Amino acid sequence: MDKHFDPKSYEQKWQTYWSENDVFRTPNGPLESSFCIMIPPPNVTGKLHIGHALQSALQDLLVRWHRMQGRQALWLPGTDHAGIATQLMVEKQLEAEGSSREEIGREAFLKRAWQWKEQYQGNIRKQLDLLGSSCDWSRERFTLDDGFSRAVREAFVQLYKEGLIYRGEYIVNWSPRLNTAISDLEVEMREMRGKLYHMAYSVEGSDERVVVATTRPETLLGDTAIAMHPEDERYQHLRKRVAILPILGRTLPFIADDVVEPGFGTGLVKVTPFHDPNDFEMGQRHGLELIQVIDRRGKMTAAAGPDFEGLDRFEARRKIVERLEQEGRLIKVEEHLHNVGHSQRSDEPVEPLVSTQWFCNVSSMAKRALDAVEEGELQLVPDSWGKTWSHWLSNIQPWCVSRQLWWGHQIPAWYTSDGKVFVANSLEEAIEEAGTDELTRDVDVLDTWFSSGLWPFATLGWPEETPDMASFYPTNVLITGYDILFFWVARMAMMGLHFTDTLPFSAVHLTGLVRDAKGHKMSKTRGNTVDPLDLVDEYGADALRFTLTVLDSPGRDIPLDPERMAGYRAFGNKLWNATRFALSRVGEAKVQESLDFAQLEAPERWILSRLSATAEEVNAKFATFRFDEACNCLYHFFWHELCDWYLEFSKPALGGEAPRPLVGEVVLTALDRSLRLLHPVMPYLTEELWQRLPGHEAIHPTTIALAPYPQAEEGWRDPQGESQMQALIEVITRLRSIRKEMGLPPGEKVKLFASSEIAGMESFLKVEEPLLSFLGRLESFEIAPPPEGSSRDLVAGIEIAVTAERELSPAQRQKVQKEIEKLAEEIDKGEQRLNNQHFLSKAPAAVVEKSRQRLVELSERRASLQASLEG
RNA sequence: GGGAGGUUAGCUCAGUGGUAGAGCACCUGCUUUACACGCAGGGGGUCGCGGGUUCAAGUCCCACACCUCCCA
Repeated sequence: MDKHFDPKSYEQKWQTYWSENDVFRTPNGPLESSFCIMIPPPNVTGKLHIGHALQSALQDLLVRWHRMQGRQALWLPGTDHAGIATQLMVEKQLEAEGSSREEIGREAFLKRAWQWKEQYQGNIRKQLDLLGSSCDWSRERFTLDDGFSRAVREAFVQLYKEGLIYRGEYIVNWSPRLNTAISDLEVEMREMRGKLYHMAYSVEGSDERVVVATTRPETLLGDTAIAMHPEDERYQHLRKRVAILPILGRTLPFIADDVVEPGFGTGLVKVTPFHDPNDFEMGQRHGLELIQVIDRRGKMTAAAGPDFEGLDRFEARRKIVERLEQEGRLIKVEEHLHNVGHSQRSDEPVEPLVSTQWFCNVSSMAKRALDAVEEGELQLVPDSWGKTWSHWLSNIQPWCVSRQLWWGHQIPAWYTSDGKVFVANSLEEAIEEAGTDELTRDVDVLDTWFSSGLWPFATLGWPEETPDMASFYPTNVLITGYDILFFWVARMAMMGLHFTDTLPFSAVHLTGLVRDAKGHKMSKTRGNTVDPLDLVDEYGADALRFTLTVLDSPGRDIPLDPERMAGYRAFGNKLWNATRFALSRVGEAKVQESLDFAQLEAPERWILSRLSATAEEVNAKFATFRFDEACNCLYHFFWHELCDWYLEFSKPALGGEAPRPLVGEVVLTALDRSLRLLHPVMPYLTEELWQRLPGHEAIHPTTIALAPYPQAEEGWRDPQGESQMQALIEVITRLRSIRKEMGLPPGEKVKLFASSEIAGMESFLKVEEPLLSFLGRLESFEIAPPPEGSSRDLVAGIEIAVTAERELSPAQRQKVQKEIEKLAEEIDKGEQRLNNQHFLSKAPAAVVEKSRQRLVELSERRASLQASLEG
């Protein structure tokens, strides 16, 4: 083995090996013990970002963990057609060619889009493979593939027949640049510095003028009323009157409505039902006329009058303000901070307008999804999301599901020439129902999230009752970012409950957002994005995975610091070298499936006991989604227990100076199990090293990925042995510390004396003398009281004393003195506590006893140190 | 305006009632029979502020301050 490890030397090899051996391929059911995770499908033509890397690491961890426990574990991969994003990319390509989608037509456009998709589809798979993902690629799905499209049509038709999907004319969020309606969720509120314009309208048949305030003067041309609060005393006299719309001269009734805030502006508001959601509702309540003055591209319509027709909406605003000013109707303009809805995709203010769209009434589904979380059937991790979940679902509005795009699932609705609509699974069915073949299909497509909502079951064959549905549905866990909790998670929960009468998963682990080292959000404009594949290149996939996993603590975002990753790459190096050490030193020994614990000596019993405790803890942490704690536990065990101590303990035995039974076997077995424990987090490195361990084939003939996941071993528990070994470790540590305090060069040997009142401790130390000598660099070791003039200390109930050829310097004496003072403070605190009657009577006996013991230990230690100074 | 989260060592963060922790950074020493991506030893915290509950509070409760995000 090479002295330095290099992830590049083996990562690719194992991905190929796993793939060639079908390690991640699950059989076609029915299966007895299955586990299933669905990938949140990335954009088919996109590339994975660091957030995907995080989510993939966690999904893979869980799938590998379950797979190693003998379950048929399926991680189903796939991609999403990402309607708007993909269509924009293809349109951009056309634009570069001097063409456009309108020019080439729908059919040719879709052909281009499919070509585009084919060109990029492989990228996502390549990237997931590089990250070490154990997906079953034989089951890969795409949201526009034939089976999925069928499921989408089926779902749409079913909802339509149930009356939950309907077509209607309502106000929607319109994105002028994208030229499509978008859903409420796709609108992002942004605080903008705007202006509040106060404008005077004349009241018909009098000299009175009323002042209304608006942030959007250009919509004035579409006003059809002026509203006041019903109890606003200032304006009661206007209720039967009408106002004159400036510029166009139309008459506007005064109406009274509760939603008007008397305290805002003058308490009167202009009402533009076609272009404002609140006004639209007011319009419905009061039967107001709808006048469209801004078209779908953001330009003023003919209804805006000849002076403005054709102008861009922002240009029109400027001109109208100018005109009002000329006419003396602009009373004042205030600076105004307000929230403006922006289209998330196209980064422009949305233009609310009335149009005919398809809507999905989700209120009953939402209720079920809400109850599922409140009743604990669906677990959100961390559970603090529960409140947000409930709040959103209980205030949910009908979902606008149609999009004026071409790339996507075309709505399965056909119209006759006289406008009757037939919703059906196919043209044939529609013809049958309509009784005529003179039908035209709805040109719109469905919101991409509509199809994503079906992902957990459409991927398994729904609406067919396939073996995969039986084996893997409902799936077990969903792992995704909290940013798509509503876009996707809630919709899957709703649709799963509606169509399959079952929650599509029982737990959702919501990860934080990956940020840069300083905690800033990564964004292209900020220029601080990182490509996960660059990180794989620099640190290796395993280090990237470990870093992301250990940083994933519940409810927190993840500041990704390259230095941290370098630290975990060093951990990889540690694994590598520990294995290299073992292989060069264990002779003929082999990995053991089990070991006769009774035959082993203290150090071997200790490491196996610690290993068993580690396995127990890691399993428990995985089960509760505390991946961070599991990683820390593994890191600590491997580095600070196995390497720092046990491998050192093994040296004198392996070298033959102080042989112990089965040391080589224990070294290999501890390594084997550690690698297996780490495999779900660091798949490549653990496979690479495990395959080199002699005897690993007996654990599994092919791969560590299918070897059993280590569990706690009942027979390896040894609390007394653990505490004795712990004491030995503490003695060695203190000894080193004393050596340093005495300023001894590392090579200089010392004499150690030890005594203890703890039962069996002295004989234990005597037995372990070779280890003490080896690690403490002793000239001699005696069980004896401290000799005159020695440096003394008390540790773990053992009085130790060191004699050497030199004396404590004044600086070193000062250090000991400082320690004594610290002890005195602690002793003082302890005494006060034990003199407190309330403490003695109310605290649990165990706590009191512990305090007492501690006080004794502190006092004894102080005496020892004192004696060092005096001696 | 409503909601969620945060404030602990220089940095990034763990820690849901009983002796303040990790990683990195820092200081000192080290070619110790795997590893300088290393070994050994060390320094460093009035746990945001103020109250309260309790024998005991970083941890529970109340109020406040500041930061982040979501919703209206």
